[in-house]
Amino acid sequence: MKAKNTISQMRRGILEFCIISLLADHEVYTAELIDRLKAANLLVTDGTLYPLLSRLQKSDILQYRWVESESGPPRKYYSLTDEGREVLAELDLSWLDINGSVEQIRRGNKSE
Amino acid sequence: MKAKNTISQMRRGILEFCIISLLADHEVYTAELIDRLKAANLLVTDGTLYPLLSRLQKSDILQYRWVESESGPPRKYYSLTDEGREVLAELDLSWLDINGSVEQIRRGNKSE
DNA sequence: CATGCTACCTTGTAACGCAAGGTAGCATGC
DNA sequence: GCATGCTACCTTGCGTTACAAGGTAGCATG
Repeated sequence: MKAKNTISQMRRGILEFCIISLLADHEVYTAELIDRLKAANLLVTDGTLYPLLSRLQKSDILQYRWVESESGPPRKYYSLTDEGREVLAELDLSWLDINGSVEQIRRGNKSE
Repeated sequence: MKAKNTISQMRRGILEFCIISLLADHEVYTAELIDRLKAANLLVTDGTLYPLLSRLQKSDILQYRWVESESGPPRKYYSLTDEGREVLAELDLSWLDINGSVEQIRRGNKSE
């Protein structure tokens, strides 16, 4: 399976985009986020996620608040900042743009 | 422009896919490839491309042959191997799959 | 109070993109 | 036939990132 590496590059590329999208309407904590991503066929470990979330938080795209759990240690619930919403809007556009690029390249192949 | 970094991650993710797609029907050498990618809105430098092409060639996805130029030094023209074609078929499917993931995540946001 | 589960986080490694710098073939003009 | 410049190839060093593995600590349960 030689394509494996290229495929995981593609998945990795959209990871941040998907996370930001997932946080658009709901506060979510890490384990929940992992489940949601898994449901969308994107496998991630928490060792990947923690640094990523903390990076996004330092960039003022995300914010969090501590919420006590009824069954265990407290959780950090993340949500988008206002700036995060602006970023998401840009990302949505870029995603369309990138889709366009890919389409163009694949169309090019077929017509020539 | 905080989204910049995330956007370039997305672009980077599909770079290999686009290159393999572009080589599907035509032999191409590096400078030409850069132009084609630029036309599809993907900016790349040759310092990025050379290691990448050589990696793909070592994986037997690409092959090349030397072609003398009428106006300068000889060029390496790359094309897909048979195995490369199989990989491309897999990548096409994965691309659809990834699109599905993104769609699902964005749909999820809107309906909830 | 010991065990286990859950949640947080850090460290080390390897891969990759990219800017910068380097080599060499070939054409052109003097 | 030599100097200059263009084109094409390739390498090196740096910073970023994903990921596996390992670590800490709160809280519940028997």
